[in-house]
Amino acid sequence: MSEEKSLNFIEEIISQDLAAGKYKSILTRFPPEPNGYLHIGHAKSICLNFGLAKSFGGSTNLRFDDTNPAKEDIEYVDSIKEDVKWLGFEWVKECYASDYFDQLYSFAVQLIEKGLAYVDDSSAEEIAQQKGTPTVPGTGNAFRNRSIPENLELFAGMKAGKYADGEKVLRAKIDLASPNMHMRDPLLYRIKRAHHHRTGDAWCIYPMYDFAHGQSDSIENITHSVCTLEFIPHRALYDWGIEQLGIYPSHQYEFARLNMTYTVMSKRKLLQLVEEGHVESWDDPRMPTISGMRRRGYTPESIRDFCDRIGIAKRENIIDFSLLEFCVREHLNKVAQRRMVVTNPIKLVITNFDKGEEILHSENNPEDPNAGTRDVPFSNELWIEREDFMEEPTKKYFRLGPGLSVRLKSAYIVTCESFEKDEAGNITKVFASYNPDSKSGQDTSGIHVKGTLHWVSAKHAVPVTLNEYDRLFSVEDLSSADGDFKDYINPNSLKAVKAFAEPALVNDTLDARFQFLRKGYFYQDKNSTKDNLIFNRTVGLKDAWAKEQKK
RNA sequence: UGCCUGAUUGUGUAACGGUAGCACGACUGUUUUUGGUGCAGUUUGUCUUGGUUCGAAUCCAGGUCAGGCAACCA
Repeated sequence: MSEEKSLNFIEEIISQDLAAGKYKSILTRFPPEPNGYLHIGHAKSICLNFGLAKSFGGSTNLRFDDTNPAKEDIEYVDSIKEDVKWLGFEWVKECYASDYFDQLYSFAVQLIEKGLAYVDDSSAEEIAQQKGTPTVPGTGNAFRNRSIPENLELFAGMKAGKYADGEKVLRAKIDLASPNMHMRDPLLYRIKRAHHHRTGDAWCIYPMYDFAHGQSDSIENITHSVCTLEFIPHRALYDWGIEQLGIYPSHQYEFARLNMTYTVMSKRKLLQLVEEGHVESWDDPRMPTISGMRRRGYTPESIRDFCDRIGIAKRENIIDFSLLEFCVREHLNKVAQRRMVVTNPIKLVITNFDKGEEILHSENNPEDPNAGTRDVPFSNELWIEREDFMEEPTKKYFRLGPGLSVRLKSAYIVTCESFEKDEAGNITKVFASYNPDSKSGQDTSGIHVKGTLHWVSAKHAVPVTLNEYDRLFSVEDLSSADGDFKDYINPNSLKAVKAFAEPALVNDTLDARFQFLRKGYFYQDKNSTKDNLIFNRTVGLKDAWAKEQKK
């Protein structure tokens, strides 16, 4: 009965640390830079960091790594907070690296005083050149030998605004021959006159990532600082800073970032898609952003489940998009309200139905007996899907065709008698008779049919727009595709189609999750109004028939 | 040509020297008033060469392949 869930390597480390009494409780952090919207890759990190704290009885800080004012904005801060909350997580403290600017500055002064940092007047190009290459050691320059008092004065001057942007930088004095490029006297501070979204114009020097992140972790007493693989080479520097400053020893651990088929996962590329108009916005439902997925109809539960299933490890990975789809379907199947919507309509006339109209009842969710039923009006003129009628049915076709019978969902069994065509040969109308004894729930007809169709009463039908999405890119693995990633954008990723919906849909709440029978899961778009109903297709249903047909 | 990671079925992920398991996908069958769901089942794998060991996916050595490492970005 006891289902031992195996721990991932980080959980392993934490449980060992805890068992060894290294910590009383753990503190993690989620540290985004507010320079873009969060995406599904961040969700993995969020679920990891918050999940770690949750399962080991610790807590998590939300920290904005806002050390580069040129790229950051309050808009991003707000969206990030909203997304983390929506995913269902709570942070104990909301922190900003910029809150530590004073502290960071004094850390830098300490390093100068210890002879471990110096002001360099070289240009960016010169510094790059002097750094050498991975196989060739770097060479120093004269500035490296500046005296402590001179460095102190120069650094104070940098802070005071005495120098132009780029004129000087503060560098750590470590080892120009280190096999780790990050240890070859990395930059600690640069001069940058940019308006900061929090500190305004108070500063003209800003710390680099490597002189802010580890220090911020330490200031907050983060026990386990979890980041992605590309920061492995930074770890030596992370530890160096903590050791030289003699501050709280946070530790960094790295896991492999998420990659997914048919999409991109870098803020830079996502920004490009937005700015160049390939998508409508950051929250375009085709985007892998949290806000896009939310607008598309993904649930927080399904995203958390997804993050749980993909696991945490150190090897590069590319997750099938179908796993994400599986996760939403699984959740939505349990909670979505069923409704009938016809997208490509053809008129079905019930020739022997002369009651005008009849109110029928249909279950809201067969998976959930408590979901109740709703009223669905039936009449002698219905809309059905064009593809649910075939003039010359093939052998395994279980739908309507001359002489064939089907069940109309929650209504009656009908038998096709005839049909009409226009001059171009298109079917315009299908005629059928219904069996009054076959009413749903009280069927005494004894007839058994193989197919069940969804339908909408023509005179009660409500026009709606359905946004049907397809994958954003046409190749599976963008990282191994040649050339510009934008060359692979799928031009048909959005198809807006008109449809007829049953009237119940008008009164449903904006946040309701729907399954349009036999079509897929849908969620009302933020621009939808009572007079102009718009639904986004979160994901289609599995379609065994479509698969069968391909054979 | 340096340093750092990593390599288990189509894709992820377990197995902590002792039966290679799980999920998704794919494929069967079955149930079904959604060709959905459910249920039952099938399917393919330890990068390579040596070594240690009664026994190796796991430990050791060499190789191969993949990714990362040089930004006044994070």
